Amino acid sequence: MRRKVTLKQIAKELDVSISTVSKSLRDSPEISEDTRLKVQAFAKLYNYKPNNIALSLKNKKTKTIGIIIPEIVHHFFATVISGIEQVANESGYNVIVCLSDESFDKEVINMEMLANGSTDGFIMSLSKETQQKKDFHHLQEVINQGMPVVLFDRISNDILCDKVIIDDQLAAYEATHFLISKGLKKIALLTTVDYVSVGKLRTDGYLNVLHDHGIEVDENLIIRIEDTEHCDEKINELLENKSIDAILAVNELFAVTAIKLAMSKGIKIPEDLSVVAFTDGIISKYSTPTITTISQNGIKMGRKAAEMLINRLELDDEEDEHYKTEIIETNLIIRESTKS
Amino acid sequence: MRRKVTLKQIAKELDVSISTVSKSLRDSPEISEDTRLKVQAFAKLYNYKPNNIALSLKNKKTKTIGIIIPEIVHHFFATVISGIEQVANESGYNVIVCLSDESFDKEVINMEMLANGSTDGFIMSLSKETQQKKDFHHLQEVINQGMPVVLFDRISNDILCDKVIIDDQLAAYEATHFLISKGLKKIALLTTVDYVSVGKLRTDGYLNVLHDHGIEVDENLIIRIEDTEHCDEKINELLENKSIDAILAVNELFAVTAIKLAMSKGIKIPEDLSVVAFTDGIISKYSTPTITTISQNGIKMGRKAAEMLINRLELDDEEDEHYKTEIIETNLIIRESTKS
DNA sequence: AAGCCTTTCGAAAACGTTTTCGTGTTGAAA
DNA sequence: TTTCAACACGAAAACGTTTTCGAAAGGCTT
Repeated sequence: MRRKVTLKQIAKELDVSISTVSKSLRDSPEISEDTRLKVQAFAKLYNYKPNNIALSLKNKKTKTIGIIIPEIVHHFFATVISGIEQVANESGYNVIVCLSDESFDKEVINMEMLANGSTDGFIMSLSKETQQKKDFHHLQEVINQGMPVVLFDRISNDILCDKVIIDDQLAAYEATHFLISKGLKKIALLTTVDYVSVGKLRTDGYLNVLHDHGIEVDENLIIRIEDTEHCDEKINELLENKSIDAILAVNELFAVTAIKLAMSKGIKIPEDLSVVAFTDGIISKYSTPTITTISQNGIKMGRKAAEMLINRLELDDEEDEHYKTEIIETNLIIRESTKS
Repeated sequence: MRRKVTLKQIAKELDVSISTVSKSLRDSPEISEDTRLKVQAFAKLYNYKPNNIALSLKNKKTKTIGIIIPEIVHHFFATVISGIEQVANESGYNVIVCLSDESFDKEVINMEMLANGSTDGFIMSLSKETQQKKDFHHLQEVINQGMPVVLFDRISNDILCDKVIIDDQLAAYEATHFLISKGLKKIALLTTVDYVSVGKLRTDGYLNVLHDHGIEVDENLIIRIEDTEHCDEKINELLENKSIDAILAVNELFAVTAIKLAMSKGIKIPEDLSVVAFTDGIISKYSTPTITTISQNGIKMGRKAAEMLINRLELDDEEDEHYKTEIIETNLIIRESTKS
């Protein structure tokens, strides 16, 4: 078992100093061609590679990005990671992933752990609990230390940093408008509780478009679901007690659940009921019927977030303080769950 | 912008030596209670946290695990990461994720990058290209250096290390047996090309069970799909030209595609055609009809892999050389796509 | 032969820790 | 008064790099 070889060992073996070895390997003109070649040959033979940890300590740069997301078993977040990884890789960065599991405490612990030298910056999406508590001291701490942070999707206006989001409100507006344009009036909304930022914004978009078209808002058609596990009951209730034309769901899961329940009651999709969902993921593409969705390009979001972060890292002209919020465009992907 | 405070700064501020500060913070009895409390108070005030990089360099341990997988936008891999992260977190480890994108070169590059000090060990699943080329020098290199490696799912017998897999062959055998027990005889197989280890094993299981039941193997019913993108054509061909009772698919995608195509031809599921798929993911649970699957518990696989790796890392009684292969049990989750 | 530039290399600091070992001071015992 | 242990602390090495600076040796010009 050959352990990794270090500069010191090479130096000893060749009876030169450590500096000479280091300079030789970096093709410094200070070193004669003779010894330079000798050292390089030896290094190649023993497959020398500089130790990243030592380099990180010296350069005060780790070339790694910390990602903290609520969960990874969620297609959207997986695509975002994928996007981040792409551009990180292109720029020689690694990504270290931590999951908050929607828990504030885990988010804090993970962040403090990574902030102590492990990463150069953060890309993150807030946990539900964090959004609810509105406690961002861990983020503020990190930002104060001069580490750049980029928030995506689940953000907060209370934090000053770069952000990348979709225009949730506009997307909800347009999607609902699409339904209205098909002559549908009684449109239900399956959303989350209000403290989830994107849920709130999507709800606002829905409300605005109804208002703009002079459609009266029926609070009974707005279902705020706290716990994804038991969404069946509330949706069932909606389908049984209210006669509705269409549903706008803030995620795929609500949509596919509604469709299944509706079909089991003999409601025909899209003839009797049209359904549009946020998040263009696996389910929408493969369910029956396929679901019309608002695409939320995770890859693009991830790439953008990584670009913004790396930009700040490389361009160390210090505090730019001029934070930007990038908006990733969405588009409606029309499939079988809506009337044509 | 307060930068992170170091031992040196605290020492200077309090006019003591670095050693005194370090010892005070670690509650060494060498230090008088007086100075100890003084130092601790100061450290707390300035929120001192030891620098991970410096610790890593000193201890020659990074407390991070390198994960290299073909892609993350794939529910199974996401669940495995989730499992790994769970136990890693419990033991104070971080995970750094790299994607090979099914490319041999990217796998090698990522591995070399992480092997130079960034991680203490690896958990990985081989890329298709690597399995095809059967070139494992990068893995061998790392193992020779004394870094533990745990392979999961896509493994190779040519590499000596810990492994965690499901018994693909047995699972395929049992799933096919289930179909046969329902009186079905003409069972088609949708699989991958043979160099993908799990594809090969599942194919073998299928072949064995047919042989054991004296059912003649019809090579025309075995569809080896290279490119997931264009699986439609080959499946279409199968459905049109052959009369079949059932399908065993080595992944969800093949299964749901087959079901959709079949239904569009008026073939009823499960009355006319039963379908069983490997990988119990999102699609199977939400498609219509829901799909009977062989569950492949990614969380459990990830947890097991992480446990094995961390075990080797902590228990440094040197080369145990006694590598184990853990087998995660599967079970058939019966849903609507098969006759009851 | 004296001075000076080039060439070639090594010593040492620095990054932030932990830990071993040494050392000075104090108090008590002889 | 001397000796010795206990106590409290600091110096320095080590982890593996890179880089600055100094220095030795050789050759060249006067």
